[in-house]
Amino acid sequence: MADAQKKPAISMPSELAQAQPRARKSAARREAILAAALDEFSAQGFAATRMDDVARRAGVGKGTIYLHFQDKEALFQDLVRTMLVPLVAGLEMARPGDRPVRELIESFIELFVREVYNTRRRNVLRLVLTEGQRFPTLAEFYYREVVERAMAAMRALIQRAVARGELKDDTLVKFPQLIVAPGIVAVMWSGLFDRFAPIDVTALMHAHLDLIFGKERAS
Amino acid sequence: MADAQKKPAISMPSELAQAQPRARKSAARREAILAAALDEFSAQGFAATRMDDVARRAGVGKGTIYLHFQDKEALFQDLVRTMLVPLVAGLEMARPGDRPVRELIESFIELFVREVYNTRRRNVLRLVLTEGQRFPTLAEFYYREVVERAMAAMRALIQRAVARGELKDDTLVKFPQLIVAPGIVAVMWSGLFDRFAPIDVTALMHAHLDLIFGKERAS
Amino acid sequence: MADAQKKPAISMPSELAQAQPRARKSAARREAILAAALDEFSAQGFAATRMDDVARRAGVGKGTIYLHFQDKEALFQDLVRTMLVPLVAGLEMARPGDRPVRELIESFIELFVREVYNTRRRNVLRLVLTEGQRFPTLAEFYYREVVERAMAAMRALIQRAVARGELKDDTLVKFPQLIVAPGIVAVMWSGLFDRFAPIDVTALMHAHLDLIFGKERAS
Amino acid sequence: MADAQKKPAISMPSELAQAQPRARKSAARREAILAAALDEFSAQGFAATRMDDVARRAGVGKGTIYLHFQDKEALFQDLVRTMLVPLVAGLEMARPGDRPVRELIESFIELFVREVYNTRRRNVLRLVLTEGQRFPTLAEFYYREVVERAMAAMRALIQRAVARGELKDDTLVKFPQLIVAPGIVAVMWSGLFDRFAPIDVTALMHAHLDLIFGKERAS
DNA sequence: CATGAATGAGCATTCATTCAT
DNA sequence: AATGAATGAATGCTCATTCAT
Repeated sequence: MADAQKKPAISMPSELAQAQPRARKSAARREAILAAALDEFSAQGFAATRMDDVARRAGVGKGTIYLHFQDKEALFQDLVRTMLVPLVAGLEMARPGDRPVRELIESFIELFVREVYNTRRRNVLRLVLTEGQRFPTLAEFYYREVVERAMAAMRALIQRAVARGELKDDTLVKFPQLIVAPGIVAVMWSGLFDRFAPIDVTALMHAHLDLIFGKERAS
Repeated sequence: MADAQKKPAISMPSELAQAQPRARKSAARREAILAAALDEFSAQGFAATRMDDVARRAGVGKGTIYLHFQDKEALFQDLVRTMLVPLVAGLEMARPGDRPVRELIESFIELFVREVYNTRRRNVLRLVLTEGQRFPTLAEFYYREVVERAMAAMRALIQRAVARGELKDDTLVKFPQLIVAPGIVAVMWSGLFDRFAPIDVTALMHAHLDLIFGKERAS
Repeated sequence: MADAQKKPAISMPSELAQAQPRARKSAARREAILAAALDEFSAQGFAATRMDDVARRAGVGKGTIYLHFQDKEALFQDLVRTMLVPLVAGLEMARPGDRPVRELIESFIELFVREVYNTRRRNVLRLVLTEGQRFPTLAEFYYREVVERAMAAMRALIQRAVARGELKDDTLVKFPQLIVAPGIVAVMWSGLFDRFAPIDVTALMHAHLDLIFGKERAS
Repeated sequence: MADAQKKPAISMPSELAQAQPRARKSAARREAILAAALDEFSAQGFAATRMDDVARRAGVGKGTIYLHFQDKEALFQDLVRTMLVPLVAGLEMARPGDRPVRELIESFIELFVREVYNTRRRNVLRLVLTEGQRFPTLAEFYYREVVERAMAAMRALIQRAVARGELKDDTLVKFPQLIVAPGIVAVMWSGLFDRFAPIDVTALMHAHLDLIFGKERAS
């Protein structure tokens, strides 16, 4: 493991591998709590999740959670914020270059599938969708930091596609939500119906892309 | 309904103007409880809703709820089932006649907006989406009774459109979810972000229709 | 018991003596809780008292306390207020008539001993003295409703004594606290040192009276 | 003190100006903890005081307190004992000489006001009065070491006054508490009602003296 | 039938105390 | 010696559910 390289070579005063510096251990605990919290919140929802269970799953004492987070709600909101920040950053890095807009959007889809849908972030996203209404500040944060910015980016992209002749009209400029709608639906679906009929997000989103840009010839 | 004709002309058993027969009053109470429950569940979520509040809002005693529903969860599931039955029925009544598929779908959209989005049923739908994961039997019921049937109907419709030459390819046959995706997104959006940016469902869904069938010339 | 006289002669629907009307039973419970709370608070102090213990001692469920009192602090303050109101009223009823002031004060002493010192109210008084500092609103309430009024009454009495020639000077007018000081000390003493050296309040207070008015000849 | 001469001239083991020898530093810490504990206990009471706050106020780590005191209760009791020992000693040093008893008592009053009432010891005294009941061993210690001895001293004094003709009767011999009652009341009052009506202890106690010995002519 | 007072299991949070560093 | 992160027992309070009236 890369992060072990700083470990002093000799000293090992107490138990096995007790060499982790305080700060490292503390940060590791924080991560463990966040991971455990995500699992529990995802499975039970905010209100039905017991701090006891989060602690047990994280392998820490109940009180330890409160060393890292104000209270249950702060844990929830910190969790969402922590795991969504990379998302936001990635969303705007868009270096268009001169590539066709369709390709750019395909990159986005791939990014979304790889970095969100196929990771724990899918659950974070679902939590925002399912619990957001009960946490107005969270909904606002999410709207300002993610939704609004993502929509602006989508809008710019679409206008570029229109200018380049890739899209025939600018309907989508007014409803950039349509671009991500299948992604949202897939996230919700996965939580509700995957055991009855698993969904292939990538295919779903590409099919959607075909609707928007017209069916690709080759494929 | 049959029970209306039985109204006894005279009797006035208890207090002032007790003209409603027992059965009627009981049914009215049941409705009041369901309505109150919907409001509370929608606003607070299942776990955070207090039976006390439901009772108060319904104008009945706390114990009365338990005369009509087994427990809190039964109330929730009965609520969803009760308010979704018309939805399901309406979905399949589709008398295609000889009209273009696009028109049929437009009718559906109109129906959805009028009968779901602009009514309390939107909240029921959102509850299914947000709480369904915690109620496996509910999710299954909803999948069997609504999703599966709606998808089959959609699929048939799309195939008809392909056969009639209205659609160029059958991509949508594999992903009928795409047709309703904007509706789902609108329902979620309305619970989370309407105060920041209200959404025009009808326009959204018609824009989506344009993507699928191509922009309408006249309109 | 006198309070049973209203009991309807016949009906006795369920268990033994279930005839108590709801309101009566509820009031009885409230009293039981107050009594239990006084015992616990007196023995453990406010902070160390567990609501569980109060409930158990009162013979009610834990939740029942919260049907009657906002929270632990409200229980405490209501307790003090409830048991001190009669005290205040009695303090000002003083119908001086034409009796010597010394006699009036002797009546007060007797009243204090009989109605406070020898009852559970002594514990209430001690609670005010020991916990008052942590409850500013309680201290203020007690100051306004008891202390201030009692001091005014004392002052008036002393001035009357001076006017009547019973007292030679008006030193006490400036320090009416001196009149009740032995009572206060006795209350504190009883909580701390009675097991080592029980105190005879009546004798203590009469000795004090002798200091003020001069030793009584007869007695 | 003996430990001052041992100060090592050179060594400077850790950080800047670490000139204090170990023992000195440790003793200083102990004092700081006691001072902090007094402030916190006085303000919050024993049960509501958090060791965390004591540590923070003392400027030491939480664990450090436990190097000096067994536990929270030991800290409390040590605190009271530590700050009351001088009190007890001073009470008995009384070299009567040939002065009038009244003068002696006046000296006591002055001592009490100067060394107790106007110092942090007033708070210690109040703590004994308010928390003593919950700490039987403390109450007993205080009774044996302070109350009993003080009462004996008072008694002797009063008898001397009677013998000298300063007092007409020996009522006070039976109730030496009466002599200190105003002091006790003032201490309690200061914690409860000073913000509404500050009290002048010295004047109060002298007024009380006038009651006992008769008003001083000159003054 | 309808009620709402009563109950107690359940949970978030605190804080004295320990112990690895 | 000194520290403060970690712990988990303890506690105030809530709320679904019951049942006597």
